[in-house]
Amino acid sequence: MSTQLSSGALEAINDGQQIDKPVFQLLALKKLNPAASTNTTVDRYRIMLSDGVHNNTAMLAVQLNQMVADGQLEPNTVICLDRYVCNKLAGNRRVVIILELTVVAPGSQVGGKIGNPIALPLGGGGGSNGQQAPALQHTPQQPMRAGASPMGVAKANSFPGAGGSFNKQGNYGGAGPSTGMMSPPKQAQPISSLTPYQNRWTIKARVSNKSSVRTWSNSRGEGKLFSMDLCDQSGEIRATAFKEQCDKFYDLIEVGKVYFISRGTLKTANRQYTSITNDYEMTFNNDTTMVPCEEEDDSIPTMQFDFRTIGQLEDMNKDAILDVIGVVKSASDVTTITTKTTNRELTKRELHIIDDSSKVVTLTLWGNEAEKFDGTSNPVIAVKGARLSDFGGRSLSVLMSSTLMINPDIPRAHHLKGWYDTVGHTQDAQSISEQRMGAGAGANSNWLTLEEVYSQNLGQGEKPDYFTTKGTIIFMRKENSMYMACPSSECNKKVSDNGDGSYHCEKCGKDYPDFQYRLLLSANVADPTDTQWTTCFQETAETILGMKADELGRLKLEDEQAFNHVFEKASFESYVFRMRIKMESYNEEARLKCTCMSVKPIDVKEQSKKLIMDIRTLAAA
DNA sequence: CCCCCCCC
Repeated sequence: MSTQLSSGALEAINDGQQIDKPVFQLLALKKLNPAASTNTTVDRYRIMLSDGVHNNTAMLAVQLNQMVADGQLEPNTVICLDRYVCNKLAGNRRVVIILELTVVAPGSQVGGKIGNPIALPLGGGGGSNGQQAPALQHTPQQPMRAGASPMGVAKANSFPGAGGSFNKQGNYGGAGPSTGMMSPPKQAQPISSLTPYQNRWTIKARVSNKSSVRTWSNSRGEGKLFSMDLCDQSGEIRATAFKEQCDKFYDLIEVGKVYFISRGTLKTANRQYTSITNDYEMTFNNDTTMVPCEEEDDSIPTMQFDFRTIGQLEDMNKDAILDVIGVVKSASDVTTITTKTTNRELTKRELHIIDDSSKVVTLTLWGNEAEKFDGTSNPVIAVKGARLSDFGGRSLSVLMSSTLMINPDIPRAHHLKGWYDTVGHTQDAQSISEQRMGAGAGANSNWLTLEEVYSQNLGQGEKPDYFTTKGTIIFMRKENSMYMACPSSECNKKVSDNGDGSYHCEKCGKDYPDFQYRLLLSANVADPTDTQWTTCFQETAETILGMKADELGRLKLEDEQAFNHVFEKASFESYVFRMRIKMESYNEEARLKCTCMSVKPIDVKEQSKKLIMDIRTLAAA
C-alpha cells in the first residue's frame, strides 16, 4: 500500500509552523491512567504519531474517543489530522492535540511501520505562535433557545447588549485598578488543557449557552447563581458564577460571543448533571476576568456536540445527560399538563425523532420551545444536554440547561437529512419509546407471554412491573362487577345506601341524592401459555363489555337476561392488554395484583408487523 | 456553594 506520510511535518509543527492536514501513521495508542484525585469518567488517550522520519506523542481530544471504541485507531493506521492544536509545554516542548481526524488507511491494511522514524528531539523549536490556526471550521447558526430564557425565542441573539459595561480597556472583572496585565492576552491556552493544578491561565472561548439566574436555599445556605457553557477548538467546559460573581457577570455575557477568560477555580465536574465533555468545571472567583474579544474569530466553534445515536440510548443509564440529533419524523400537538408538586400549568410537545440507526425515540419539548416548534417538512433537531428517562422504555426530555438547534448547519445534520429524504422515511423503524398508537408495538413495551410473566417473577419487586400481552378473555365475574360510586367527579369511592333515597360517601363525608355506577371487573385472560386474573376499572371494563357503566347498571336492574348476555357476548374476545403487576397484601396475605391499564382490539396489521419484527430478531440471534 | 427541570 503506497501511503504518503507528511515527512518532516512533526518537526515543523513542533517549531510552530502551520501545516494543513498532515498525514501521519499512528504507531501506538495508550489510555492514560486518570489522576488519582479526579473521579474522572472520561478516558484520555495518548498516541504516538510518526511522519516516517520522526515520531512524537500527541493527545486525542475526548470527542474522538468513540473512534478508539470503534476500533478505528489500531496501531499502524494512517490518519490525516483535519484539525488540531499545538500546545506549548515547559522546555519549549509542544504537544499536539488532535481534534478531528480522518482514517486514510486502516492499520490492518497498512500492515506495519512505515519508514524508520526516530524520536523527535526535545527542546528545539522557537516558534512564537502557541496555537495553530485550525483548518476549516463550521460556524453553525446560533442556537435557538425558546423555552428557558426569559427573553423568549432566540436567546442566543436576543440578550440586550453588554450595555457598555466593559471599561475602556475592554476589561471587566478583577479587583483594583486596571493594569497592563488585563489587556487581552496574546496567548490563550486550550480549554482542554485546564486543570485544577494551575491557577494562572487564560482561555479564549465562545459562550455557547447561558442559564438564567437561579436562587437556591438549602441546609448549606442560600444564594444565587447562573452557569454557562464555554467552548473553543480543543473542547468545552461549564462555568458557574455564584452570588457576587453572578451579579457582576450575568448581564455582561452574551451567548455566541467570544471572551478571554482568566483565573477561575477549577474543580472536578459531576458528570451526572451535564453533557459537557470535561473532567473539570469552572467556578468564577474574585480574580476572574472576562474580556470580550472584539474581532470575530471564526476558528472558535459555536458549539461542540458529542452525539449518541438513538440506537445507543437503549444501552445507556436512565438520567444520563447527552447530545442527540435526529430527523423529526412526527410531532404531537401541544398539550397542557399540571405539575404534581407545584400545580403549575406547563405546555409540552412530543417529537418522534429518527436517525440512521433506524431507531425512533420520543423527545419532549417544554414551554415556549414546545409552542414555537414547527414540525412540518421534517426538520433536523439537535439537542445538547437532553435527559434520558426510562419512561416507556427510553425517552428524552429537553431541560432548561439544554441547547436546541433546528436544522443546524453541521455535517451530521446534512447527512441525516439526506439519509431521511432518500431512505430513512421509508424505513420500518422501531421506537425505543413506547408507542401510544397501534398495538403498542414499541420495542420496549415489554411484550410477554403469561408464562414469561410468571417465570420472570414480574411484580415481585418494590416497584410495579408493566407488560404487554395478547390474550383472550375466557371468564368474567358478573357478581360485584360494578358498584355504586360517589357521584362527585374524581371521587369514585363506594357509597352506602342510606335507605332513604340518599347515599353516603365516606371519603367526601357527605350524603348525595344519587350515585353513579362504576365498573370493577375481574377478568380471566388466557394466552397459549397460561392464564391471569386481572382487574379492569371503568374505561377498560367498558371497552371489554362494549357498554357504558350506567347503561349496564340499568340493565342489571331492569333486564337480567340482557345483562347476562353482555358478559356472554364479551367472552372469548381477544385484545392487546397493557398490564401493571405488583405484589400487594390483603389481610396480611401477599398476592399478586394484576391491573389492566389499557385494552385494545387487535390491529391485524400492527400485530403482523410485530410478528415480522420478532421473526427478524429471532433470525438474527 | 447548584445539580430543580416538570406529565403520562
